[in-house]
Amino acid sequence: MKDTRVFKLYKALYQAFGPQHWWPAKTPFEVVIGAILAQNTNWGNVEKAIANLRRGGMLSPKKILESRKSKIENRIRPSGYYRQKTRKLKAFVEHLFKKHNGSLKKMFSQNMKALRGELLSIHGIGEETADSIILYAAEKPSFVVDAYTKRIGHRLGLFKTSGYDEIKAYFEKNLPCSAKLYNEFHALLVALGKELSGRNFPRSRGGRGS
DNA sequence: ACCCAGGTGGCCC
DNA sequence: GGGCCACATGGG
Repeated sequence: MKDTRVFKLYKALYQAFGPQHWWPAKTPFEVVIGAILAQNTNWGNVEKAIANLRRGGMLSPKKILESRKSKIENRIRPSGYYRQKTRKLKAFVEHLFKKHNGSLKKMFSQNMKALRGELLSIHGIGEETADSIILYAAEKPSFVVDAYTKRIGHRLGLFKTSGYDEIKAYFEKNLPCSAKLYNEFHALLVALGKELSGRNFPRSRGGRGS
């Protein structure tokens, strides 16, 4: 049986906030960069980091592959965790060249489940980042679950679990399977989360469940 | 001086 | 599976 509250929530959010125009990036590879840089980081800082990379002409897999670590670190410093994230960007493009000749298009031209498994095997790509890449770069219907999604879902009593896969499955089970819809819904949940954050809607501390 | 942000990997039990 | 920690910058 479908839980009809979910689609109603989507419609209410769309009425309240309107279309969100995600993902804010010019190319699929910029989505990948942004998804890694955005990990536990304010988006404004990510924009600064991406602008720095753009100024250096470094927004391509080849340039990330060939650039020295110190150069990447200096460019992405505003996004925080800059050493970790440099390692993650390197790991991604190294994988991309090894497995797909540096072509995102090739990487994305496989079935979604295989793509997800492959992304998860790369250092620094966890579940949310993998789903963000699948949804916003590959444009395939994989629902993205982030901290806001969990908090809002718990607060509304939609589900009790904190397990990523279970929450993802909950949304996918109760919504039409559509990349466009998943795209907008995730962005709207972030919009609501930002709106609420601060007042009586604390960031949960501790583990990330399973 | 806090608290927060579009998480993940590593280690422990 | 769950719990804790390191990772780092910039804005409110």
